Amino acid sequence: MNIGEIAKRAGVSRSTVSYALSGKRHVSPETKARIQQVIDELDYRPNAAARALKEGRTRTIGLVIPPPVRRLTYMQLEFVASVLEAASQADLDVLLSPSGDTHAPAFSRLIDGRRVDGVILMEIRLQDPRVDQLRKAGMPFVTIGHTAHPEGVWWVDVDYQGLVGRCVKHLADLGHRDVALINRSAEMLADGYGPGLRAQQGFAQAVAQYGLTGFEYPCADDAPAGDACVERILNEHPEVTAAVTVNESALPGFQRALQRAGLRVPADFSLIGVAAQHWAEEFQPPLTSADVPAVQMGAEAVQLLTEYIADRAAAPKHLLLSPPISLRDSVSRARTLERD
Amino acid sequence: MNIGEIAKRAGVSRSTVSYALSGKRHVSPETKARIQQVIDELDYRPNAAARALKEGRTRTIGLVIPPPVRRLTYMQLEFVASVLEAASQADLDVLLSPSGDTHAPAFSRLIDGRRVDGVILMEIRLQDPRVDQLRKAGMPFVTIGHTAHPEGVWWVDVDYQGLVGRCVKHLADLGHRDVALINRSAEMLADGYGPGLRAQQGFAQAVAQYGLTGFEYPCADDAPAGDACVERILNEHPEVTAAVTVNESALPGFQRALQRAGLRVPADFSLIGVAAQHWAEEFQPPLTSADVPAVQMGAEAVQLLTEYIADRAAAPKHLLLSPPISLRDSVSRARTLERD
DNA sequence: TTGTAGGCGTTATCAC
DNA sequence: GTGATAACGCCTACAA
Repeated sequence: MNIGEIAKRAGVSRSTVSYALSGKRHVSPETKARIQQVIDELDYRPNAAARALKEGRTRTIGLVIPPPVRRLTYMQLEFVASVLEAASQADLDVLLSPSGDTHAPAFSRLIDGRRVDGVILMEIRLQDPRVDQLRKAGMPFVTIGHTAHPEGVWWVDVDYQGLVGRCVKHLADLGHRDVALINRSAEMLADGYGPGLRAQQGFAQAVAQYGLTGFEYPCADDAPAGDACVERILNEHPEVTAAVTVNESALPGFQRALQRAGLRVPADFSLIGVAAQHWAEEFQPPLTSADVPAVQMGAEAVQLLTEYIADRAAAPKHLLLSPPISLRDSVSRARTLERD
Repeated sequence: MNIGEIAKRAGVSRSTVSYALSGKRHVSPETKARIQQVIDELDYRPNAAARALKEGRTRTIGLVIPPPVRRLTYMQLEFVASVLEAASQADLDVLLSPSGDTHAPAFSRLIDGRRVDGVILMEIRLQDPRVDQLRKAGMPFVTIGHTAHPEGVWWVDVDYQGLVGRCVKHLADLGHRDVALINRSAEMLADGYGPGLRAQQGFAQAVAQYGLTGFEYPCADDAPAGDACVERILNEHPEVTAAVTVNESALPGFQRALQRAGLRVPADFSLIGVAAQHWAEEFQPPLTSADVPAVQMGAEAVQLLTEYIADRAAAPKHLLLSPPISLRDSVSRARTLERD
């Protein structure tokens, strides 16, 4: 089924059908109605490939996700969902592309084959070769997270550094002196994963500023790792009375380790962090946390990308989100057992 | 950058470049090398839209997922990941399309606009209008799950009916007389969600066959619902000593409710089910369950779809998977308190 | 072994 | 208000 067939059946030329559809030229109501009728009858829709070839754009965006074998975190999943939603609203399709070495061909297909009009890049590293590749190819893109030198690129990120700092301050205000940071995995940090490194910085700065003693622990993104990590903290530094976490996937593990150690939250141990609202509320007791606005981020990323595609000469924009810390029930004054 | 430019710079005709790339005609090694050099230099890759237009296929498949607002279960996520992986292996791109009423335009774009060569449809209903739409459009598709009348369609599914039956048998063998089925949500059942309805049937049949008393409870896909559901079961039917579940997302809730009621698993209450391996192993104690082979299903679905696309006249194939029940630690003999 | 040319289905320019 | 036609970039049948 193509536009020629519609034209024939409606007794008009192909261009008239095209214009009736696009509205870029006036078409008499009668003709338009006749055409529409044929179209409805045959479920006609312009062939996407032909249109893309002619217009030089695909009406599709690429979403590059972390290698899905290492499972997506809840936050990332929410983000993907919101990108899908926002794209759908804007009549854009989404080509999902896994990242990682084994998928490099897929990435190149996407970019060099011009399968998409623009790309949203998740889980960016401080130094990221994909950013260079996209730049070189002249493909519009928005990164989630930002590189070490994000000048000239469009991005959306969460201010992990500032948020972790505020978490530490909150603990300091409540009398905690020895606190831990439960970060993402050592591998990710070594690999230059921005949020982890910025959490690290924010923690170190705040600990120094408020005169606390801080211990940083990396932790893989799953419950067993969280369990082991908390156990280690309790063993190695029993003086620690509170922890800041940016590792939502490990939360269920924290719960188990604390319970096993006979520590109640928040009476014996305070926990605060940055997490998806879902996980924060799922924790028992509900976790005091800065809720990562993943849904908003997805929508913003699509919005920015759309602007960028529409005007490639536009000045780069970015968004550093700093959601408020929701006070729930996982933080209290420091236990005073060891003090005085 | 297009094929003509490459041809010019390599001093050959466009067709020679095309043939050098496709290998469908012999090209002298020297010419080939010269062409390859220019291609590497310019990062040339054939324009996907032009190629799709000419060849009549897009080298892209569509993956239609449940509305992502109602979040994906772990199993579904695993499935999406494995489809992505398998497609990537086969040099296919994946267009992710959300399902649901508000996204109907996106679905039609996909199908009628011929943006994809074939579609994988997740979370099929017993009566599913999308199946009819795909059929009508002559678009190859594979469903995950099968409709009430799946004759002539390609599908992959898990034998929920049989598996739930085997779970009940296992409980019966261990002396349980009063058992519950914790199913998916009432809404999904009312909506004709196959796995839920087939679990229902399998449960009813097996309960009758082994002379047990069975109680079926619907339960939404999240922890709080699981908590509430188990509490209800314990209240309404204290005689129940074991439950079969097909609702993995609610498992953490079961844990909480049982713990609160002072019931130990499996000493006081046995639990068995069908779930993603991840959730089964995450449960405490590890859940005896048929582990849904989501990864295998994704790969098989892509494989089937590829065959179907390659030969549209091929006889429909399907796959009804029945993974073994892994004995873990959540089932024991019925407690005998109330008996004798 | 290589070159020429037509057409895939659209959109948009030009002509009426 | 509408029709004819060129072009988007590629693949491939045909010609040399």
